[in-house]
Amino acid sequence: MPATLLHPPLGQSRYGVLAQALRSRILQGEWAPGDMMPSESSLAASYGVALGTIRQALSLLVEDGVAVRLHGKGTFVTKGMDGASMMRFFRFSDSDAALEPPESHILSSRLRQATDAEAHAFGLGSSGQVFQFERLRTLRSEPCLLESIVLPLPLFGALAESDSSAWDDLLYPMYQARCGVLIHHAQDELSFAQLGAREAKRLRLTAGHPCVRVDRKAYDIAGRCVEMRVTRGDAFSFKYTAQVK
Amino acid sequence: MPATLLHPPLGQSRYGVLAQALRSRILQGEWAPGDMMPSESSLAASYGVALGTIRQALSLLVEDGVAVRLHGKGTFVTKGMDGASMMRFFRFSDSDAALEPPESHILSSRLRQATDAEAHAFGLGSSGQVFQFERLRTLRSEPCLLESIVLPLPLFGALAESDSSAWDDLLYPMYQARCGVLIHHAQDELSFAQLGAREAKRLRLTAGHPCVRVDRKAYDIAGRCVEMRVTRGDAFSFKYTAQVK
DNA sequence: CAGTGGTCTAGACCACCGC
DNA sequence: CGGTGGTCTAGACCACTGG
Repeated sequence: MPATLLHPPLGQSRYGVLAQALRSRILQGEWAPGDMMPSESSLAASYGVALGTIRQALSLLVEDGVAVRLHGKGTFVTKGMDGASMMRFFRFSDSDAALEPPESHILSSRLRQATDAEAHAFGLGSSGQVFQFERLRTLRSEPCLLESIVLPLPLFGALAESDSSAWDDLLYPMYQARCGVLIHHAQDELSFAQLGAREAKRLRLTAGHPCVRVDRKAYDIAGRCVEMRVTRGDAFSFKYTAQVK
Repeated sequence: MPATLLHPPLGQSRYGVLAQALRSRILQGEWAPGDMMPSESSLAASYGVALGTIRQALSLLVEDGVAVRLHGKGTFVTKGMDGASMMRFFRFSDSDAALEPPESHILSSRLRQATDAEAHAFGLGSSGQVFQFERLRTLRSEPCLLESIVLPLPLFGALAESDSSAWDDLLYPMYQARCGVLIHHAQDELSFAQLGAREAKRLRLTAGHPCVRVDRKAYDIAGRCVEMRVTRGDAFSFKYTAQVK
């Protein structure tokens, strides 16, 4: 049980301070992803605040996607995204909308010096190292997506030293299992380009063929960028749906 | 002042019922877009509920984007989207990110029978009529986007009968001013295609040139589809940013 | 059944806005 | 200054979950 804090709000609301305190306890691993947090009433008691106040604090965490409430069961720390849920707005192979998870094939991997952009995004010092690998995703053995993935190196050392043939098809759960990195959200930038010769060969298309290019940066709960990824695929079998509000 | 309702919740929470009641009063025009709604305390009094309950109801409206709260001033009915805000995730002419609003040129317009898909989306009976027009958008006199816009006809009669040369560059505010239609949200579907000869000429590109195609359906506050639009532009000077959570 | 989150109340006080 | 929304309290009762 933590120290019974009762900070008076200083330019901040009390529930905002409480939310930050709870967020910190989650980040420090006091409750693992999937764990149940203490009940609202016990949190209220231990922090010496009213129930409604702690509920507002928890609501902030729920909005952030850090916690989820289950009526009658409790409040739980979020489990990370599974990668499939991040593809929910995309559609490839226009005919069938059936969502079979594509297979995954690692083509190559290597360690190298981080570029300036990577060092900046990952918060690495100069001469930071990264681990990069290429992955081909297939649907019923048909190549559909080519991915180039870059990970910052102290953090993903365990992955870099492991055998890529034993990797899981779903990367994000594997990041969590092997390196304790939990993907929380991401930003995708879509653009169109033409395939280079090497890429075209992988995808069984011709050089210069139109392709979609998705530049993704993925972040953990703490808001640190922990993955950069470029995905390419045939432009003609591509659809993306966005809700604008 | 409306009848002082105090429905006991029947499978529903009280604040949910209150939110629906307030939503109805907005849809019926009791408070126009931009108007201030009654204060929370007066609403609570007139409905005979506690302040916290009416606040939860209003929070639902705020989540929906139907109302906004301004501390110290009041709660206001949302003004519609202005079209510019719906482009905030797009970028054309890759060089400069400066957001100049593109100019608008109406190329043609006509009345015609609705297709099955349009009749279904707009909720028109068979033999429903629509108003369709084409619009070219330019940036510093350079063509960049070609739009084909379809509107359901009883609703947009005032527009169909007016002189298109006097139209505003921003369509959505004009819909509201002339036809009382307020755009609340939209769904965009991005895909990739090639320009036809006629389209290419408008955009000063060659036939077969790669283009992005954005299929949009726009909805009013009540959730009715009130506009269908297809936008085309050069695929290579296009970027789209999406936040994935 | 006991424990959880969800709803609702009644009232106090604070922070912000505009006159 | 009065009116608005924002925060916080203390407590009651309901609805859902699981043993």
